[in-house]
Amino acid sequence: MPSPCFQGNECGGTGFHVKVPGMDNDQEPIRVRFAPSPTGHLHVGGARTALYNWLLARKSGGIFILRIEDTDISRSTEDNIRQIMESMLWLGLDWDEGPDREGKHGPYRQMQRLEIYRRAADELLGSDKAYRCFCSKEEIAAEREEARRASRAYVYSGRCANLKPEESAACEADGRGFVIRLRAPSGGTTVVNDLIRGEVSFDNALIGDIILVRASGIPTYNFAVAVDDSQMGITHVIRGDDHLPNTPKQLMVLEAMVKPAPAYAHLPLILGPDRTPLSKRHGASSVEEFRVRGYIPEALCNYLALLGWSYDAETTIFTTGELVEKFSLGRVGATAAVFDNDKLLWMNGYHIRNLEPEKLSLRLEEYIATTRLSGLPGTGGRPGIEELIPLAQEKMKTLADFVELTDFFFLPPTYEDKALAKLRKDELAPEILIRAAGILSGIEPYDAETIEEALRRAADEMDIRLGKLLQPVRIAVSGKLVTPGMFETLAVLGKEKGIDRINAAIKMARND
RNA sequence: GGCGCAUUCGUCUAGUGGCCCAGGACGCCGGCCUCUCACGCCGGUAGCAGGGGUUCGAAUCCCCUAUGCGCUACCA
Repeated sequence: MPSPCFQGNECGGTGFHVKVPGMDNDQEPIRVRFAPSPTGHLHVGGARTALYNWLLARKSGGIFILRIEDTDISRSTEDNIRQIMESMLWLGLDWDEGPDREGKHGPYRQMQRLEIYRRAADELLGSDKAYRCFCSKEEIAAEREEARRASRAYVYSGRCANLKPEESAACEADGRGFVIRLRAPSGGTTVVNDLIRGEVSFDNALIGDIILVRASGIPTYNFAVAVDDSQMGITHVIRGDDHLPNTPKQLMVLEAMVKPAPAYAHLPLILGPDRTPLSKRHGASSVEEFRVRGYIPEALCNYLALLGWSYDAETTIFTTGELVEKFSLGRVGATAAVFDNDKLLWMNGYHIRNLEPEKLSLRLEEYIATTRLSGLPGTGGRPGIEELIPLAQEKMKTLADFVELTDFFFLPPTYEDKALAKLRKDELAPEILIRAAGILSGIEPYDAETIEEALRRAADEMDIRLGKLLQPVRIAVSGKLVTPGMFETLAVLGKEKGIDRINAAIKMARND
């Protein structure tokens, strides 16, 4: 359903149309891109944008492109580029074309595409759709100030729009720097046909002759994006809401270059609890931080997908495969969403519980290497990760929880103050511990089932509840108030270690 | 200031004129299960920003107001 894009005086009659590939009987594959600016790590907002692009590409058998927008040379770094790619791969968002996967539309870093922008600018200059502007920054600032005083929107005056060739040449000979501006329509409206918001129109008179190329020769964002999207054959531009007001500018550039426009979908922002755009101020906000805190990509993708998109009224849990199958732009909402750590945490626990144990074991192995348990599991007679997964999996909400839940299997227990206090307050504790140590020493085979049987019998004989008996034992062997199931814990810990710790705790229980 | 976007339980959302005195999920509260903590199960709390229209009928359509956010850069 093509719709007129410009209805202005200058171009209303030209019948420029927006092409919406993939939305009708068009057979061309969808080509989408994620275009981060490497001025920081991959943020959850950016991750969601990348995810939606990736989902659409994978769902339709299209192409997902990673393009680095590094024209802000003062803030872009190589390290950030590497980090962003690492985070994307960790999430499972792989790209078909990108800085390390050159395709016929490359290169994929804007600073390596300067020649392409130069050619595009020259063409526009040649066809008089753009012109050189020699106004100094001071002159522009004065215009802006004047507009402000008159309480008018600032629009470039167009002072250099009609410079004669000899005037232009004279200025250049004078050594005055210049920018290249688009000769933009001064009247009419530009309408953006957004897949999420519908038609949004902008008054051309309020936009003016935007700068295409800076005095430094580096293109501005709006120019580079329009050139790249066009040259890379992008069919759908899916990006943050903050770009909506930029879209008419890009449409104007495309129009001047006589290129078709892609379809646009502007995603609402992700907010912090205070309803301002999510940022570092709100705590964890980069994908990397979530990885370090023990979140798994399945959960982060699921959560991010649901932040702005829904499948139906009921379903909240999706595997990444299901997301690929079910995602659609049509069901993306238009309202900004507050990032809810509680829900993400719950979802992370859910996905951890649903991981196959072997898979969880692999994840933990990698994760533990970065913690104080590094190198310990499975060495020196200590249990391996796979032995502990049955005890810990259903209790973990993050991979980090595994460390807290199982450290006493690998290291001598450190007695928590609260646990110690509890042990000392329990008058029966010494007796229970002495008895437990005795019972345990006679158990054969030393497995969870046999231990359970014996300890249950003991509780019966002492006429106390099982919990009453187990709690001192728990504290004795772990130093904690919370552990995996006691019978399994004792079995995996081993007879000798268990009894030693219980004996040691008897003294503590007596307040010695 | 100008322009633009948005507004359903605390949070994420379902809802496209009657199926809604609004459904699901997280959180919270209560209960069950239970060796602790989780998990699981059962139940509960809580919302259509406000005001005008249109209509037999509005969360759904229109207008206004309010609030929030974005853009208004030789940042992206």
